[in-house]
Amino acid sequence: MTLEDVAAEAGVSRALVSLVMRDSPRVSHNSRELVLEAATKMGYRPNLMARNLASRRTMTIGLLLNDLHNPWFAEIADGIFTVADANGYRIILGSGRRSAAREDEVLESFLAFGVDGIVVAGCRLAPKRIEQVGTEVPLVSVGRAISSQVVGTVNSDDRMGARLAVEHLVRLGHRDIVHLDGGRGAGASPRRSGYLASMKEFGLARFSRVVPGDFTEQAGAAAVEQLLRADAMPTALFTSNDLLAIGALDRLERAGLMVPDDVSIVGYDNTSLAALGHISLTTVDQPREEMGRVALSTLLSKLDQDPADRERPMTHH
Amino acid sequence: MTLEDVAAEAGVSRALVSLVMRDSPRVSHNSRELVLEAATKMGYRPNLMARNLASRRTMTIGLLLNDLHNPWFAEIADGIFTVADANGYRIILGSGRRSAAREDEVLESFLAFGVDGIVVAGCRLAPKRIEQVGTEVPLVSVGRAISSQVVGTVNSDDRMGARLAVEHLVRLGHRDIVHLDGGRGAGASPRRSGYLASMKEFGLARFSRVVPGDFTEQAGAAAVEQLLRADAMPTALFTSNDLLAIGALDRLERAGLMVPDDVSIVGYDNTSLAALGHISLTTVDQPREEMGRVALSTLLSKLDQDPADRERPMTHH
DNA sequence: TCGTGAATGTAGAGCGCTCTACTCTGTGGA
DNA sequence: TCCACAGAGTAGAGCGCTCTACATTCACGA
Repeated sequence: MTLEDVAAEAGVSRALVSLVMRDSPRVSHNSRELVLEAATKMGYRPNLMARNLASRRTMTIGLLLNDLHNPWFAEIADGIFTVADANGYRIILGSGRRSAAREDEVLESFLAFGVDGIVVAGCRLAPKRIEQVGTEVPLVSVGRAISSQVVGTVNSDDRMGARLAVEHLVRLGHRDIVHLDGGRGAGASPRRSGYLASMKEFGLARFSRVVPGDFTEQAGAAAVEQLLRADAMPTALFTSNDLLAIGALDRLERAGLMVPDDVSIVGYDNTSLAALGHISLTTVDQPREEMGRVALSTLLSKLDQDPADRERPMTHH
Repeated sequence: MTLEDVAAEAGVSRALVSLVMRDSPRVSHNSRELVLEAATKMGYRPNLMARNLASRRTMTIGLLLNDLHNPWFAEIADGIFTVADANGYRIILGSGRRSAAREDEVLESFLAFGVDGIVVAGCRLAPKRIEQVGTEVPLVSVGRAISSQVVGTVNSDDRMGARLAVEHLVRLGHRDIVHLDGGRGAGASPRRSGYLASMKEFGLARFSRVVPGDFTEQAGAAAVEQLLRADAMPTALFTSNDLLAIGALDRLERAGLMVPDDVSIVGYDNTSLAALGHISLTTVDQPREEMGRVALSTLLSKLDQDPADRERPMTHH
């Protein structure tokens, strides 16, 4: 079932069928009907591989998510899907499964596939590597700032977010505020430094404590476990993301501590998790869907304005 | 940067470079080094579009998740990634975003892309549509049973299922329960071990017997044949899948034995075959990750055993 | 009557790879 | 000495589509 078959069936040339399939305006109404009818009748479906090979573009954007388990990414993806749909782009998703090495593999296969552009969300790869990929194909990073003139970044101000969290807790009267760190997770580092800076700013530097972790519930639970064991439970916890907060919350309640009566928690991201019943989690909001939308819009405009990259070699005879 | 360039650089033919890139054994050590060196030096990366077009297979599995927000899917995906990695398959993810229409679009683009197989997880599409897609390319459904002989379904824990099967038979008063093994079939191994474990658990270890076989009616018949000849017919049979059960059933009745009066049979899979009566089946909820693994394993074995689908048209001159 | 140009089609050369069917060595057994 | 054969490599025809350059038709004004 190829173009050729449809052409034969409709009694026209291959080229004409091709034009119809891409609904070019250069086709008469008559021919269009004729071809379309033949195609439908034969159940023809264009072969993307062939199409992409011949046209040297895929109308496909590679989206690299660091962790499928974290709803943060789902929400970013939502925004991206919206924009992609509106612009006729396809999205191919890849999961790095919290590992930089796997992220690298995914990027490599995006490149081999020939995507027109790449969005990396919460990517853990070394900035150098990201930038390098960015020189091969337009790339935008969401949720993690990459300072580079070739890679675009869409991010919320994590330092500021952390500051807001600390300020909120201080307003509630807390002084002993511990930070559960996000390790190598995207945004973890500025959130930590934001925490430290604002603790100092509020004259609470001596209370500053950072418990290592990463962006998982397990880490949140483990951190609380550690605090319990050390009998060093603070009055408030500021976690680097919502998963950590959930994990901490769960562990605290198992230990018989009430949240927020005994311990207050402020998470980060405001993912849908925070909204789940029972859980009263205060969290720093991040407009994820919008971030996704902006990210892809940025990327698409890069595609247009960078005709250098899109340049096709001329055919010489 | 194409094969051709590398070939020129290395001073060999295009074909040789191609062989090296797919590490064929038909290349001498020398040439391999030579080509590899040239490729690395030039930063060559094979073009997947071209490769796939020419070879008519993509080594890519389309994975359709109904909803990225639901962690259930993340867990399924984990299992699938694991198996894909182990078998050199690439995964392309699609999100249906809780809409059947979008699921359809995603499937359509999987087909257009030419994936070698498809796994749908918690798919909302009409079974008919899923089955139809299943006729075009091997397809497995996880988390939703599709009764069809063309679409595979994964939605139970095999060991647990086996346990329930044994328990069921024990409750009926059986002690002499024989297992007809499924050989290398997907899920056969855990079903066997689940059988053995629960026999022991019920204090029936001394009755444990496993008759080798595979997922075919013939094997089921052969197994019964063997039991008859040895005059060692048990009171109950637990078969590793439904085909085995059908084969066994058929052979038993030919021998004048009544099912379930003389011999009870419990099959596995809950295929449409099960609707034929006589056979009581067990289906249990399964841990997601394992379901994902099983789903992809099933799909991959379908790919192997269905060489009909993989058949390539011969070239005529 | 001709030239002009818009509207519509078509031919044919690729895109970058894979695959079949050779060719060309050098071995080793009869 | 000759032939069969395994090992290594190559030529060349595609895979199914797109794209440039060119052909044809027809209406219309000069």
